[in-house]
Amino acid sequence: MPQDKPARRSQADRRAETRAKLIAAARELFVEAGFAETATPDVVQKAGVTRGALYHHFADKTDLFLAVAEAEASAIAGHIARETDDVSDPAAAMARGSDAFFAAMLQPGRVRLLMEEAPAVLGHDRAVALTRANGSEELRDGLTRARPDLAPARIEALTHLLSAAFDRAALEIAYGADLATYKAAMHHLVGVVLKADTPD
Amino acid sequence: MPQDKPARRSQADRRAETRAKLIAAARELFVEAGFAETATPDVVQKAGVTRGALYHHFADKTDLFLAVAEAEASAIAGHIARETDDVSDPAAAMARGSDAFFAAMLQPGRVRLLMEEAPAVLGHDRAVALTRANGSEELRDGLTRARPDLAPARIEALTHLLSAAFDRAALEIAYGADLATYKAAMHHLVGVVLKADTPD
DNA sequence: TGCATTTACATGCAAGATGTATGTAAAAGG
DNA sequence: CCTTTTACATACATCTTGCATGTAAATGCA
Repeated sequence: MPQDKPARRSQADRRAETRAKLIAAARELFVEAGFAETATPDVVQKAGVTRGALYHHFADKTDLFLAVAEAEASAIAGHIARETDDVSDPAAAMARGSDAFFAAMLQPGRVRLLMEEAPAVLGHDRAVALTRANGSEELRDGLTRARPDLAPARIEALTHLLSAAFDRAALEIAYGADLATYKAAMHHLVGVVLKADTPD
Repeated sequence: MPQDKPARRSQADRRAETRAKLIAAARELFVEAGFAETATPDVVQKAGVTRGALYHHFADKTDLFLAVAEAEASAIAGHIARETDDVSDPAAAMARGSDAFFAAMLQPGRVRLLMEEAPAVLGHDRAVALTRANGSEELRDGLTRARPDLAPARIEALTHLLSAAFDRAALEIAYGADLATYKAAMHHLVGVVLKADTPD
């Protein structure tokens, strides 16, 4: 009968568990108080480890935030991919992707982490790299298919602009705006762009 | 013949000059290195004053950032207002307002200060309060006039979404995207929304 | 005009935060 | 079985922030 107190554990297990505890604790505090107002002693206390562990696994506090943000972005991208991969029709895929995006962004803290803190903490380049997977591909594909008359540069720009609108919608919803209202408004916006009414 | 070295100066003058020097120095450093990486000793050194002066005029470092951001937002709003106040036609006013917005946002540092740093430093509420005046009124008015068929909630939502698109366009341009391409794409986007093609 | 008060700073200090250097026990590897 | 690496724990040096205290000039008033 093996003892379960000092159970013999592999390095990989310890490593994964410690990292997970740190990331979970940091996520909570970053969401509650923001990155700047969260101190590393608070994080390690909540995680039940020491600052030594933190700086063993992460280069600095920013690197810890990066890990938190990456996990969040990955979860969102995974959710959207899962909801859209069985849909072949591009228009239907865009609608499903839109719903999946809003559903994913409803998870508390995601807007705060990815849209408010990340740009300032990680800088523009690393912040956009995180959200690049969040549905913008589907958006670009849908635009390309629906509006073959538009120049690639225009498609690219409209993709960014609509993506920004999606982000703002999620932000407003997170701050109390009505979900249905903004989902409908986004549907409206995407609809009038997709409908080829021969603008320039 | 009055001495010009220790020229007798009013408190109001000293106050205004010191505040201006602090705000100018802080703006430079906040733009270059960001809020978190800028230390107050660096700010006061560049301003040629002491930390005592800084904390006499501003409650804390965040309050100093707020002053910088308010000055920036005020300059932008003033520029847009000046460019549009002699235009009576609402459609023309929107076009002029759009150009004025992009011109104002081209000033180096404004995107960084207002769109990247401000949300994290000031928090969502105070950050949106800053940019509330940046053309969203003209946008809302234009939408209301052009699309009287739409419900007020839809108008409101579309205003936010288009405003977000404007912001993202400015962001992309600041990071090297082509100005003309994004101005045209925004014109396209606003155009298809204003054109009443009876979506929901 | 003389004096009390307020304003606009300057200086020094105390607490907290970050990142690193050093030490140690357990696992991995040969 | 022994060496090496990994995964931490602890202590420390350095900054940074905000406040408390001190001072000289400007303001206000009798």
